[in-house]
Amino acid sequence: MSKSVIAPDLVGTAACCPPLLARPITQAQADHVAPLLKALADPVRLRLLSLVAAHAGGEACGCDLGDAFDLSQPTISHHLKVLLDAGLLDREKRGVWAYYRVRTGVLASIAQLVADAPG
Amino acid sequence: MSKSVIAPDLVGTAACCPPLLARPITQAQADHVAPLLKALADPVRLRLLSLVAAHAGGEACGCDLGDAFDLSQPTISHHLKVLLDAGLLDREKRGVWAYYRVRTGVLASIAQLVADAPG
DNA sequence: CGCAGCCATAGACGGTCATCGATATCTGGG
DNA sequence: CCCAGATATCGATGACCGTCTATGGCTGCG
Repeated sequence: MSKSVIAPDLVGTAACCPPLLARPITQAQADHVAPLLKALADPVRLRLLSLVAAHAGGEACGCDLGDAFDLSQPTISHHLKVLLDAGLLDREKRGVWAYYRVRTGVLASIAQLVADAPG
Repeated sequence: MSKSVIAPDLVGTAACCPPLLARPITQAQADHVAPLLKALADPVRLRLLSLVAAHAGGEACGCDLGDAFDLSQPTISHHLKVLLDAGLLDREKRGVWAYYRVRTGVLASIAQLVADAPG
């Protein structure tokens, strides 16, 4: 069964340092970061992430998220799971509802990788 | 097919401003940025980009790039074309050789979108 | 001109992905 | 205990992606 397990810890350390444009990244680094970017590389998931992040308190209920799209509930749930498995999102279930929160640290790592030398 | 035309100008302006985590991005913005991330979301293309950027003078000859991978020459050419069509790379043909250069501005736009408010 | 080397394109093939409808699971309320 | 609503999972399907081999178009050299 799934649990695609991308090892967010490894990403956290591997993606933070080499700015991609400064010197050639290793194959291992590329292999670790690519799945994260792949999880991001979808309009629905980008909007989901943005919706969650911009929501009051930094967290959003799944019941709210579906309304913004013309997609079925299983499809939304699927995209949320992709973001979850990639380590870009956190889920907390309270009662009947599921609340999502963005892992801003991972996002920041990706940005740092893609960005040119920030200095 | 061919010429997938992602309108790099539009991306340049659309991706620069909203930090994704600050407020919900529009569907149009997501639709414009997702193909860029998709072009990035491949280990081979990440390494290609990094190799080109880190090369002397900021440009690299295609003949050098293939040596770093266990892939056929057409496959490398294909990945370079994907990066080219996405507007992440520039190509200049001098004599027999093709020289590639990273469009750092587009990369910076992506980073700015993904990044949290830097302040 | 003819050969050799660099690069791009075309077509094919297997794998992965996005989406759906149907269904299962869980929770709270009457 | 049973129902209703929220969410997750399953299985199928059509589209897309990464890779290959084969081939074609260039350029420079003898």
